[in-house]
Amino acid sequence: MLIATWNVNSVRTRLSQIIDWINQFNPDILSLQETKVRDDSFPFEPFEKLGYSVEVYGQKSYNGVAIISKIKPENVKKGFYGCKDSDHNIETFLDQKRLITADINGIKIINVYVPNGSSLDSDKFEYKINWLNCLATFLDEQEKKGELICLMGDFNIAPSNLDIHDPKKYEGGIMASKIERKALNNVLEGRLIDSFRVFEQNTGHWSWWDYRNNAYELNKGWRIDHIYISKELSSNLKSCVMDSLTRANLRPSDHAPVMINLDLNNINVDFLENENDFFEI
DNA sequence: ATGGCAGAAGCATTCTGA
Repeated sequence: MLIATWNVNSVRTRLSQIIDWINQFNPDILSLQETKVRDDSFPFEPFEKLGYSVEVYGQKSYNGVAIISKIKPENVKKGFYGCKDSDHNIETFLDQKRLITADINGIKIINVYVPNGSSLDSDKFEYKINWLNCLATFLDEQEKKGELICLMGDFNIAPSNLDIHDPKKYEGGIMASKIERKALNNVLEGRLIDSFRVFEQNTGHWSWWDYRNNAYELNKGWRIDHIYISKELSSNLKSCVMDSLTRANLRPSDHAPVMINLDLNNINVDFLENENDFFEI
């Protein structure tokens, strides 16, 4: 099963590129971020013509997420739900459409567009950290239910200095601060693994390049788009690829798609009883 | 320190992104 995530920076502007990409890679699930469109204006037809179901959670101008899936998603939910931690008031996050979840093939698909945060001293940064803390609480709830999870999207965080083209210049700043990395680790909490780092431990692999200063041509990028999966799925993970060539398109998104191949033929349904088995390969 | 580039809204210019 091919699962992909892509911040497309406007689904309507990028529509033909997205359809081309689907025809090239034939994903089973494609999570989109920054769709930048109200649900009643979303271009459903081109995706449905290719046999996909489309679940959207958008708003005018900003943000917006969508799940495009060959298998019809079940239990679709929009926005945070089930967060019992009163410190993280869910209602404060309702006006920004940044999270959509669905059950597909026995896996809880969680598609996120994490706030950018602007700069460390801004109100938006506080919002980003609070949002991530609410996401951590949300994942706690999923874990209690024993869900197998695929958490993917634009996290707007480089998890380590290996994920920045110039760490000396950017370390400690937005997307590369200790506070953000701690908040991200709190979300992952040892229960989720970074699919890309299973296969590649070196620097020099990016999912985002600034539109400015010829960043793509100079390959000055960041790795801020991620696919995290439950540890219990690690033996099913066959590959993780960032399709950097997509960034070379005419009028591209500033992000490239990230995708994983999950082989679900031998899914271990007994993982709860045998939580150490998957380490023994 | 700032701007640079892009998209949406809407028609000049501002807001936002990362």
